[in-house]
Order: sequence, then structure tokens, then C-alpha cells
Amino acid sequence: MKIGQLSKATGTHIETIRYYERIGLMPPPARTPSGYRSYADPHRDRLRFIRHSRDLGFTIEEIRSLLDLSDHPDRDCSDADRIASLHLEQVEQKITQLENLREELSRIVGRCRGGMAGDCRVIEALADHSHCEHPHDGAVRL
Amino acid sequence: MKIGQLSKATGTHIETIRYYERIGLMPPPARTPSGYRSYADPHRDRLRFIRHSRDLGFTIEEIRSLLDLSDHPDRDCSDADRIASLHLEQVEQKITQLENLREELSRIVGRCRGGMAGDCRVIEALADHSHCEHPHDGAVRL
DNA sequence: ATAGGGTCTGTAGCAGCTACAGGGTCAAGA
DNA sequence: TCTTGACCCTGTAGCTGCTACAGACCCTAT
Repeated sequence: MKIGQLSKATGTHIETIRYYERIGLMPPPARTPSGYRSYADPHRDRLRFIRHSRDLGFTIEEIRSLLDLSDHPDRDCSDADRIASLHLEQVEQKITQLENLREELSRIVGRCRGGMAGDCRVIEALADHSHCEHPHDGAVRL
Repeated sequence: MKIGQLSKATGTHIETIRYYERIGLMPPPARTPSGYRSYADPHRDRLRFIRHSRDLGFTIEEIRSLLDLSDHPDRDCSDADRIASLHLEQVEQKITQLENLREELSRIVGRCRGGMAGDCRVIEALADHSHCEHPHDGAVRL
């Protein structure tokens, strides 16, 4: 399987596959005489594992640990569960943060009555934190 | 006001203030004879506007537009409301995505019965997307 | 004189890709 | 046989929004 086929089989950009190889997440595949990467089924499965984990929001480093466990079926697997639980907690935290954000934003949005910026309530609310209910500490990435 | 005082007054790292100046979000302030930045109250207000907007999750580019409106009180301000509504929508989308994630993750987590990685349900679930309910298309950043 | 704080510029790093530039390879059609 | 076009290669730079240096300067107190 050449890289383009692997790309299609897994829905992963070619550049991303090469990137995963560069950072050691994917093992370097065999090469054809002309230097093309040549993948087999285990590569594809590994890449699917990676993509699925990424889709679930795991970081590269978490995936590295998970793959390491997957590579050593004899090891104790409680680490895997620990990583996943921790991750779930983070997702829940993020949801809470975003729900707070949504509240503040919905208080701000829709208050513009189509006038001029000078007395726009939206601008005003952004300028003055004291309109807010919560301290919303720290920028929340979307 | 020197940069350190502005930093404390707004809870913004010094490097971040200089960064905002470099990207044109904060205007270059006056300088003391020895080259130190010297800020006045309008700078502090502007920085508070920026920080507050960042805390609400607006991107730098969105904030640029909002500041632009704030700088021109005579302009029509419906843009401000549009930016904020759009942003609210994105926050809501993100919440939905994360809630899906949470569901999938909570299905995966806790299935490890403390055995070996070889028959760990967590690893298994990551390897095989077909366990999942939803397609969870595309990686979701936390 | 010196020690400590603060400040300056400029550059590099983080995550996780994505997007080139500038070249080589390969199969099919004229 | 030649050429076209699709594919592949390496290497590097860019994205967002900061953060963290290095190496220098300034200012005040002792």
C-alpha cells in the first residue's frame, strides 16, 4: 500500500501520516526500490487507532502511551484506563467552562439595537467586566 | 504606568502585552527617555477589553474587529452583534461536540478490569471504531 | 561599587498539523 | 518514443496565542 492509498483508507492527510512518522508515532515503513513508502495492514490498523484516539481528543503523548500498551499485550493495562478517565475528566471540565461561556455570551448577544457603536451594549459589555456574573478566569480555547 | 504595573493592573503577562503591541492590537505607547514603555489609562482600558474578550473565547481577529468598532463610535454596530452571535454559535457547536465525546469516552472508560493490555477493553475500543455510536468526525481540540 | 530589581530587543519553542517549493517516479496515451 | 499527469520524495515555513529564554541596559539602594 502506498501512502496515498493509506491516506484514503484511513481518511488521513498524507502530510499527517508523514508527520506521525517523523514524531515516532508511526514506525518507518518499508520502501520500494524508488524510495516510496510501502505500508502493510498493521500500519493501517495502527493509524486507525491513532486517528480514532485523536478524534476522541487524546493528545499525541497520551496516544503514545496507549500505543505502547497496545504494543505490549502482557503489560498491566490499568494505565490505559487511567489515561482515559483523566481525559474524560478534562472533557467534562471543558464542557463546564464552555457552558459558563455560553451563558455570558448569550447575555451579551442580541442586546444591540442596531444603533451606533458608541452606545452598543455589546461593545460596552466587552469593555466592562463588571457586567459579568462569573469571573471566567483564563482564556478558553475553542 | 510602566509595563510591570500594567501587567499587574490587568492580570496580563508582560510578554503578552508586548505581543499584543507587536501584532498591532495594542498601540505603541510613549517611551521614557531610557526607552521604557509608558502607559496611560486608555491603554489599560483597551487591554482590559482585549483580555475580557479573550476570556470569552473571541479570537484575536475577532477582537481586532470589535476594537475597531469601539474606536469608531459613529459606525454602525451591527457587526459587533454579528461577531458575538457567530461566536456564540461556535461555542454551542463545540459544546455539542464535547458532549458527544463525553458519551463515547464514558462508554470506554471503566471497562478495564485490571487485567493485561492484551485483552483490555479500553485499548480494544480505541482500535476499533465500530464500537462507537457516532462518527465523531474530525479531531476535537480540548 | 555592586547587588537586585525591572526593562529592552530578538528569537525560538509549544501542539498538531498544513502547505508549499523543487525535485524524482511511473503508467498510460499520442 | 515522448510526453503528460498523477503520484511520491525531502525539507522547510506557516498557522494560533502566547511563553520563555538570552544577553543587554537602566535605576535605586546600600
